[in-house]
Amino acid sequence: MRIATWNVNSVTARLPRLLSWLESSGTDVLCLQELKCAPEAFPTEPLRELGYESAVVATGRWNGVALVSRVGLEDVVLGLPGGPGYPQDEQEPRAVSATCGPARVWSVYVPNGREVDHAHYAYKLRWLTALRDAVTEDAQGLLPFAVLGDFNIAPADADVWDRSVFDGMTHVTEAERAALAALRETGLEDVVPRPLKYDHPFTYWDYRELGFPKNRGMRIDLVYANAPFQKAVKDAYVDREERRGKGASDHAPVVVDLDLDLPHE
DNA sequence: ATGGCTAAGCGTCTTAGA
Repeated sequence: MRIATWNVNSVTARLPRLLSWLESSGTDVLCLQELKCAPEAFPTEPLRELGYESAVVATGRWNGVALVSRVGLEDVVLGLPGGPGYPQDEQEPRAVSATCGPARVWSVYVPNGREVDHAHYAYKLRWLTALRDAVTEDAQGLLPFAVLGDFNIAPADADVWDRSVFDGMTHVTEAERAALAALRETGLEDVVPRPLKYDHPFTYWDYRELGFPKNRGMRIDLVYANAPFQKAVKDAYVDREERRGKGASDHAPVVVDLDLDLPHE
């Protein structure tokens, strides 16, 4: 089974690439982030024509996540149970989970944080605490389980192209990395993909200042998996080819190949 | 050339992204 996560930066703008990439990559389960669409604007029908079911959480202009699967989509949970809202009580569309064939998976879009002294940063940390609480039971379970998505945190200094550029900025702070460590303490582990080019598996490159051609990237799209899921991993890589050219997202898909039995109908 | 941002909304700028 092939599972992937991809921040598409607008599913509407990315639709031609999304459909062709699904077909060419042979992905069975795709976790999407930054849909940037209203719920009725999600391309459910074009995906169904390719054989995929969809579970979508979206509210319009910002955020939005989905699970797209051709190996089953059961027990869907929309949103992050117990999660905080922003700017007030209402939750943003940042999480969806479901059972896809042999695995239970989440697609998450962790809040950006904006700046360290911004309310959005405190919200980011609260959101990550709620995520840890919500996944603890499944992380310790016997069934393959993983949280995939845009975590908006570089786990280590090597996960940004130049650490000095990030002094005093979000994505590299101790508190954010402690939140990732707390997630690992539930039993999850970072499935680090291999790069297809250069020496580090960056997953995001800023549109500005030739970020991609200069390989000024960050590894912030992560796969956090429990032990049964990790044991099934045969390969993992960043499909940086999808970042190339006109009409690309600023994130590349992270692809994981698993040796798991698919359900037969 | 992989190439000096991109996307959406009520929009001819503002907000957000990281």
